[in-house]
Amino acid sequence: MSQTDNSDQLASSQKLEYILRHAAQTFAEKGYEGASIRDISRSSGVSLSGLYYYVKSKQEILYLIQIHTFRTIVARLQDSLRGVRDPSQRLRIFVRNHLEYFLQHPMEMKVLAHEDDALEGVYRRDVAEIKRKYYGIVVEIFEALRAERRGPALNPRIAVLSLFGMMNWIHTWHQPHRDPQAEELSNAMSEMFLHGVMSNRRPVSRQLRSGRGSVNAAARVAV
Amino acid sequence: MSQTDNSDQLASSQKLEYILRHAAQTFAEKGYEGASIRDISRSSGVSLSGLYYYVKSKQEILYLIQIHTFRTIVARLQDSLRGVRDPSQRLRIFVRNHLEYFLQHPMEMKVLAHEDDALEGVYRRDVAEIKRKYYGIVVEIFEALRAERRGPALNPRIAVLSLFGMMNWIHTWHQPHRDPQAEELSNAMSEMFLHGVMSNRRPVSRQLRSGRGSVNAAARVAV
DNA sequence: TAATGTTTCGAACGAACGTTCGACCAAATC
DNA sequence: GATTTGGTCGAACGTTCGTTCGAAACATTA
Repeated sequence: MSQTDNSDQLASSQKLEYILRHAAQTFAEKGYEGASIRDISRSSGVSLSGLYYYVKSKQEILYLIQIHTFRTIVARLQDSLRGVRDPSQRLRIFVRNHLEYFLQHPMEMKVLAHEDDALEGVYRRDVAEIKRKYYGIVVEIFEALRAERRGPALNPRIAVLSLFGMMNWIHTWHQPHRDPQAEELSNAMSEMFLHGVMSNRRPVSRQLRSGRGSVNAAARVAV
Repeated sequence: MSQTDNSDQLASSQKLEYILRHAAQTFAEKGYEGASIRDISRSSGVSLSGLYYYVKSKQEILYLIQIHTFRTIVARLQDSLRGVRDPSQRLRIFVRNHLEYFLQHPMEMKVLAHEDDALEGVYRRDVAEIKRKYYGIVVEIFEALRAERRGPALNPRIAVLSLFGMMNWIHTWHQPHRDPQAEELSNAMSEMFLHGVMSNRRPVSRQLRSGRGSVNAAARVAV
């Protein structure tokens, strides 16, 4: 019974997608454990038992949402990256692709970012695999960037995961009517990652003793 | 019955803390909705009904964990910041303080980062208040930094929330035996935020047409 | 020792959970 | 017209959930 509800007269495969859309919204609102199959039934207008014609279990619903979202993102990224060689531009394309999809499918992305541990067994392995692949693409981009620019020997794992952190954290604060959209946001985050917030020439000032005496001089992070 | 279990012979207020520690661990492992009071009872060794002598409801357990953690972090931060005037050093202290507590209390921090929406009513308002206070401190630091260094007019909300994203995302990937500890991590993230990953003088290359033609020239983000 | 207050817990409450089953119905095939 | 097929759903299954309650056990004071 959600909004205009024309779940009938849909081809079978489209009805599964229709169910997954409402499921993603429900999971995004209440979390995977907090949302019940009955919630999904209510929001999609499909009866409780009717859902099990399309889906084997609650876990499978989450799995289908996650795997479909990741596959789409990776495919789009590879498509956008094709033919582009300049590393910093490749990085910008990655950020842009991620955030564009993020803001276009906020429910699915929230489910991706938030329900990392919920899957088990084969479902879990399957999602982990494509996630690792996605991560690998970004690490490659970063390595090329560093090789070209002779940047600091920053641990690539930390750099890349920090960048993912910036981006994925968005689901906790972004308000569409208040905050910038994908273009502005991805420009800002690319700049922040490539240049830093403060890219003045003079080095950031030396560290002094902190109040609790626990913050030491800034040091380059070793690999 | 977890590990060495001396929950008896504890003063009443200490036993509450003892329960909250085990509850935080349980919430961190299974999520707030996924964890049951029975799980907390099992892991703490306190009987199911016995828990309700110390606590009014499941929500209150989550509330007590969150409010205590935030209060401690803010108090430590204000303490560390006292007497330090240089904005970039203040920022480093903030990052260091956040990550130090993060890695020392990973369960509590995971609960903080992950269970943002679970609370309701007064509990929710109370936590939101101190969270806003913490956020405000960081925005002030950033504004001072920008004023001093004449950095780009980067939206402070985006800059600060991105920094929080970098840091809070850690709970999804950090492995204590594999990844750097708080000092190295906070240095890396402070550098990344202040300098950017690539702080070479020559500007990051101009943007060309992207594969899908949707990535435009980098632009400064307006306030 | 009696009386009072603090702390503990087994047993049970009603509600909600994920899942299953068999009956039903409409459209397609014979 | 009879039969099969694809799709739907009400009702119920056994289990687990958060919470309550009254009785014990223990410690403290009178």
